[in-house]
Amino acid sequence: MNSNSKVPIPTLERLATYLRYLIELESTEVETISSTDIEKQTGINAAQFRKDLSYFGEFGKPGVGYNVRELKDRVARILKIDQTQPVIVIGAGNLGSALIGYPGLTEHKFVIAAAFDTDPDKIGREQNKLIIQDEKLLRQVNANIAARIAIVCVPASAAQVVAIEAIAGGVRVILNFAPIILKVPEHIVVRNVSFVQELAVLSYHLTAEN
Amino acid sequence: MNSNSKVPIPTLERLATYLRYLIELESTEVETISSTDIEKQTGINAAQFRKDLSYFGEFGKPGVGYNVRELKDRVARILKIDQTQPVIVIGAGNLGSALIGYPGLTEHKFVIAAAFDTDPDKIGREQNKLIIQDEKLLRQVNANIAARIAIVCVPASAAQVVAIEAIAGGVRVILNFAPIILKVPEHIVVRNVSFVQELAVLSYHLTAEN
DNA sequence: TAATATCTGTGCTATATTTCACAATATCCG
DNA sequence: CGGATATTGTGAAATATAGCACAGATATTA
Repeated sequence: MNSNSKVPIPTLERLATYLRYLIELESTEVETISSTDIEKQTGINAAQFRKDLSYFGEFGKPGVGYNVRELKDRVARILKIDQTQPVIVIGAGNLGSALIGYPGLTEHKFVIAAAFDTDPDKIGREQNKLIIQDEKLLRQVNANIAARIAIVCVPASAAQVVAIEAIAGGVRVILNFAPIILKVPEHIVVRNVSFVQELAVLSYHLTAEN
Repeated sequence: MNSNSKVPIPTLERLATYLRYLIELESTEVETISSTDIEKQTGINAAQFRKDLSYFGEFGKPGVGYNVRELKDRVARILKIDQTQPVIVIGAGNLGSALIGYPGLTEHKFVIAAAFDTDPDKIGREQNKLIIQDEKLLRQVNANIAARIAIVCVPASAAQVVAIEAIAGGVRVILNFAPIILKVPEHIVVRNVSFVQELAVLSYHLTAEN
């Protein structure tokens, strides 16, 4: 147990992996799993799994293992996705649209509560039962929705501005797909996803021989 | 200099960031930059930048800095994206389509050379001048294209099968968007991207107060 | 109940990554 | 030319992360 010390980011990332597996398991009859099972399924070292959990308390029974349902509930609670979590999407281009229609989010209790764009052609259009709204209204609309998570899918040139606007509208954490380093206040958390970066790392690993 | 020892993955990830910034800089008149400039623009520690480069040789002039053009070229070469790099996309759903239409890839010399799906409705359809092809033909089509990078955008249930098929077709590295751990031979490199994981880490950081 | 097997939680060690700090090199300017 | 300034490349220290290995807890079986 160690709940007031800082939790490593890699631990948080793995927690999401465990959760995914646990959700999957829940729909089978399996009621108990061990850290070794986790290792077999996820490839993550069993001791690593136990240590990851140890940041948040005790979860298992020695000699027995972990109750799937209980573990899943507790991990979900740690990640604050035990209740539905509203998310807004800013930028309804190809990527934004893909996210709006992505079923994986709902399974993990993330709900796209609103989507915004500046393009008059897109505004008013419906996608997955969601009407794209004018980006100008972001702050006003989020006053009702109260989403604290935003996904930024606008071009690099617009990203900084919409990020600040989102923060003004109550957003506290941002998933940024724009290829730019967002400048945000201290207490705002940003995670960047870059397809190009991922491909570049992979490309590096290509060898001349094959 | 240290070119035969293993390069840390975080270093490779940062190289992609440097490259992006350098490409941007190239279109301005700036000819020389220092590691301190890099730190200001990317937020990455200047010493970190220098050490990252040191895995691959010497790049700068003490007292002066780095020539933008030369540095860009060398970083691109390291990441093997100095020449156009063909990529195949497997799964032409929302996400696959978004990737096919993503302009950022071309700027970094990644070219989507083919896209595949199993859905008869999608096969034959054109997207961004690319005709979606039958997934069954993957191996055969890639015999000509010779792409060694694949992006997997199919549902989790299909991902393992298409990955193996892609590898049989000459693919050596995989960018996997399916929420599943792919089992692949030793020499194949896989990187996973999970939107849910990213959101979960962000969600964790939400505090009760604000 | 006793012996055996299983599995957790964690102190400690090993490995990986980041950052510091400085000698060495280059440029500028009077 | 010589002093002041800028900046690199890198050994060494600091920090962060992963994994080992084992005491202690639980279950099972005879």
